[in-house]
Amino acid sequence: MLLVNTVRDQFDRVLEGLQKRNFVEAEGLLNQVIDLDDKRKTTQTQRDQLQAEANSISKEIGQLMREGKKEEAEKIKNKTAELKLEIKSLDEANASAEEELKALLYTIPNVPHISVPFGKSAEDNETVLEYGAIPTLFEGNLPHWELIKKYDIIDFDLGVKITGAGFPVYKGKGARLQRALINFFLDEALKAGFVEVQPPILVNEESGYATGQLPDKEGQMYHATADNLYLIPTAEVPITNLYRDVILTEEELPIKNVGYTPCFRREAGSWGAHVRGLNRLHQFDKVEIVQITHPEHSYQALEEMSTYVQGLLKKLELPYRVLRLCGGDMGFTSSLTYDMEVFSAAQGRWLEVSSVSNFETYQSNRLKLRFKDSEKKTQLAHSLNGSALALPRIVAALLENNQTPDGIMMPKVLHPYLGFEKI
RNA sequence: AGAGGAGUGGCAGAGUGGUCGAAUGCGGCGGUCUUGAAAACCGUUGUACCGCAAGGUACCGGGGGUUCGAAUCCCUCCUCCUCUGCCA
Repeated sequence: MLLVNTVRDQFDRVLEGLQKRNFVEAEGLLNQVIDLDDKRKTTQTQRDQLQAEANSISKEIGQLMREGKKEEAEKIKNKTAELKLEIKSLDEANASAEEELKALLYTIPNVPHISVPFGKSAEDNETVLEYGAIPTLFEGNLPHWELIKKYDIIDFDLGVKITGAGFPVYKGKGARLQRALINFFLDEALKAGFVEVQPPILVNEESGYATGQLPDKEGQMYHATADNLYLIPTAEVPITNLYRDVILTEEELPIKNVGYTPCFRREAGSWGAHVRGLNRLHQFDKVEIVQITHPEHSYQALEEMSTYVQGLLKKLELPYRVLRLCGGDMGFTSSLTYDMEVFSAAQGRWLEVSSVSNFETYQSNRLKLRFKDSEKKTQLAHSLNGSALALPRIVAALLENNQTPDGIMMPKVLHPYLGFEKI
């Protein structure tokens, strides 16, 4: 969430930024934030003063008791009764102002970076670059949902039998392709200096709030109600939460982590005819990279992560494009997001396979993720993350783009991981 | 899962109702001494909120309560340790 001080000190910049998201009620809400914070400050100051008074009376009583002046002590005891009542009501006022303020801040998205274009939807995203030739397929080419049946490598019906729609079963070469991609992605990340972690895939409420999935996106996560735990929609949640309530030293920055996890998304209400096959699933595999950086270096880190992800796509020989998301299409918590899309030739569509974002202090404020700077002051660090990569759409594009009448050719870089060259 | 024990500052570890934001030791930082280092000695060393500041307030696992006053007493939750049980 935004810092109240940022809202105060940079009101115009914040307002202007939020307007890129077509966040029309921004001005009113920002003013409300300041009002509530003022209210909070006033009640707290009053409360603290009364408390100071009560504390000093208590000390006095202690002093008198030690001197054996019981009667005098009894006399001034009454004085505190009134104070206590006032303090209690101020405490309540303070707590409710704080709660209201927090609830309000939860509804305000992150301020877009200066380079983020205005826009309402995906159509207004800016294409930063396109790489690779769009393949021309032979007559009689098939979309991936047909290919997986033809070669018997992924079975959706079996998944329906044991779980439900959107939970595919990978078989034979299909399963090996999954394992190959995961290992390839992890190995590449290690080479690029990321430290591998293997986090839990169930997280508690606190973690969900800290990275911004709760309270707003509650319906998107599977909830294990018996234990009040959530299945992660992305490894971003557990990996970033590793650093919740942590004060790092400047030397420890940047922190670079990579982790493979399955991801679970309910995708409530977003099902439709255009999401056949692997295009959208309830469970899928993803390798995620996370960085915690010094505020001055986060945009450089973002570029590095974007370049890194593009490197993966080049090695997989997939044509791709990079989009700078417009204000209206960008995620709630992000300041700047690049989406990487690969071209899936049989469908004739671009498929999003990665999203690389800088959250600046939006997450670290909730996380209380800080570092001690060179002047020994604690300040919020910046957090970033990106998919590197999400598997299903990569698989879709690999299958569709590389199909031949004699089978599906796998990119060279995967051969040692796969143990075969063609499906 | 059952029985018992325990959670205090970066770490170790005192503290069982007031003078305790908290002894002491270690570590860290600054200094004295030294050609340099070590040792020794002196000083300093948590986080957050309000305030221009002086200062004030809160925090001894989390939450609630008793009391004029809680690290200390009570309730509750969480975590860890030991034993028993179960288990990949």
